[in-house]
Amino acid sequence: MMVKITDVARHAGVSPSTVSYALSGKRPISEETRQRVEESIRRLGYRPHAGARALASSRSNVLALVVPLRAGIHVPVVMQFAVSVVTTARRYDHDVLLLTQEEGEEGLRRVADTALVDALIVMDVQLHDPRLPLLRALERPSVMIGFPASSDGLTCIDLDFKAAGEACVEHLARLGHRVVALVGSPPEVYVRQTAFAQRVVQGFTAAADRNGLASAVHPCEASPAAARAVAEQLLREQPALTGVVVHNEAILEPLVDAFEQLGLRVPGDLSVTAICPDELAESLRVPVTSIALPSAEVGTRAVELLMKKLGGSTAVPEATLLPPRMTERASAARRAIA
Amino acid sequence: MMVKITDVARHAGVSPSTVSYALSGKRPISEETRQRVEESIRRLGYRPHAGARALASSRSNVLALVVPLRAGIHVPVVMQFAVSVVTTARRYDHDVLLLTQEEGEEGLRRVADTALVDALIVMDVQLHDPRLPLLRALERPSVMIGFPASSDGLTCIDLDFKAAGEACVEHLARLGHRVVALVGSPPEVYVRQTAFAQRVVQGFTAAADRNGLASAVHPCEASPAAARAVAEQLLREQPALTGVVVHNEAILEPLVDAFEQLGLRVPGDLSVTAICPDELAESLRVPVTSIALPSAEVGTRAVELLMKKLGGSTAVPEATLLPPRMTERASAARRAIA
DNA sequence: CTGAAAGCGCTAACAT
DNA sequence: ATGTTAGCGCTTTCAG
Repeated sequence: MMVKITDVARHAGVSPSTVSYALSGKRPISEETRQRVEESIRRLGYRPHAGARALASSRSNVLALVVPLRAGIHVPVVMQFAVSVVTTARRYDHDVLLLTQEEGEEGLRRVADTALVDALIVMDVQLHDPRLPLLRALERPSVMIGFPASSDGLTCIDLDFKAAGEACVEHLARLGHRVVALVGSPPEVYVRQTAFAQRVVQGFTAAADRNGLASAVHPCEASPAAARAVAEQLLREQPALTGVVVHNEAILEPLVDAFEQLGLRVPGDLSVTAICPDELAESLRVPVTSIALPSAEVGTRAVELLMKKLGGSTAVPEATLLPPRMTERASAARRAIA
Repeated sequence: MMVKITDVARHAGVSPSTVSYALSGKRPISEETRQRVEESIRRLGYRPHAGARALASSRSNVLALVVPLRAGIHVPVVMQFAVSVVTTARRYDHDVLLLTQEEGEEGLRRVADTALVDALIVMDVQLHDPRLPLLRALERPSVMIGFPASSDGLTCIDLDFKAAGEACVEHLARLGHRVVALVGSPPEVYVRQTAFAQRVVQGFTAAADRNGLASAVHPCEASPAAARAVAEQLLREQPALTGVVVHNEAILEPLVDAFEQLGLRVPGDLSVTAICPDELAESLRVPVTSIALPSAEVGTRAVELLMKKLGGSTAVPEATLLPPRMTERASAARRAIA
């Protein structure tokens, strides 16, 4: 039933090792025998046994991907990221094992220690993530999506959220806005100390101060009702408000709707910029000027970093911050002079 | 560095096979030695090498999950399904390898033939899916989510979409509605001949006819503009319309909005029922009476079916149709008597 | 109830 | 440039 390497070797009139080397390219093979081997492989329909390979080479060619399940994370972003990881991994002849956050540290330890996977990608990293010590101790390379408080000895990658927050404000400032607000993630995200949410706040505040803008920050639950409430609160507390930065996929649309229902035109009376997936920004009734959440690129880069590490490269950067890219759309305009 | 079974055996003063059997339970072990073995395992931090295990036992304890990428599929549903598959697989001591549709038949063949996985779960099955012959020929069990034209020799599971379509109509009929319409998936879904979309149409039409209702079916693109257009078309072509069934997650909200903007109150003038994820139905401004898309249950059941097959059970049903469960919410009410 | 030992299919020294 | 062969770490007969 199953064709093995010795079958191929016999059929091609060579030794098993020659077949192995023909497949891996780890030593020179004469063009002629390589042809013969490849032909035999094709004719016999040979497929190397993954387990045997892993055992003999101590490489499974499988990466673990740990995805978050929790509230406040935008599902399409996770999915897009996962697809990008799988696609890129395949380009390097690797497969991807899917783990849920739920499995926790034990899950990571299990797949690493049983040699099921060669390396790990961990999403949704918290400032003081309990998995940090484990990842440091593990004998296998890993890449984290997001930044913990201290990334010493770890490899992290993410959008530069601080720069993204700054870019949104700078853009509004350039358009003449003097009073701005940030509508952010749900409170639990801040409580969890997810770094990226706080970074946005830092960037937002710093840029507002630097530009001499009046500013305020409002976390917001992921419900239309909450969006409405925040909109009302904003107008009450900052009557001169003309610029809003939104960092919360779930309520971007309801928030804009709420503003309009309150009699404010976007962008006529209020300019809006957001940090969100491009597809979301594009799809709204008023397309939103936004900094893209580059999930696909982060996924690709994460895999590439891992491959570099698996290749024994020592020159892998600890921190990779992807620069924000802004796309101007209809939602932000020059402030009307009263 | 790595602790192996012989280390454990030595430490516990038994043979390697005893350790193996203590772990697998495949032969009786005296309580006393089992204790000793377990203690040694714990002390040494032993983890069996996955590859070695797979090689010796010809079981990798890994399942493949193939997820779709194409247009017209609702991402959160896919994600929820995947999470449910992973969670359930873990309960059976299995892991999940993530594959994308993109990899195609070659991807399936690869992971199956290399013995990377023991079994496969395939989502988004088309009526005449090109993967069907392959899945039949594969030496490994598989479960398909969705129904092809002929499921002979394959194991399929899905919501009973025909019954779901019927249930929506029956519900509207019971509420006194006499003229109904189905707003369905984007045209490309029908062109692709995804069975579930057509089943809904069948159920919808059959139930409408059976109840003597006037009915019409309208595919609809996944954009707010398309929703608006369909709403207008509906009112033009079926002025007496009072009941609408929606089978299209993406446009449920815009469609209801469009109706209201056209002056129709939901459910005052128009009753709406939908086939969609519960979370979506709950989250709308007017919560929608709906048949749930039971992604989590489908995922769980799919894994259970595979486990049964892997266990050598021959009594695995070819077709599993999950009965629709309707939750009444605010969007459907008794027809107002003019 | 437990041990000994023969593989599982492949890779990577070590030879030539 | 190619062949020989000793493992990789575990499971599972076969023996007792």
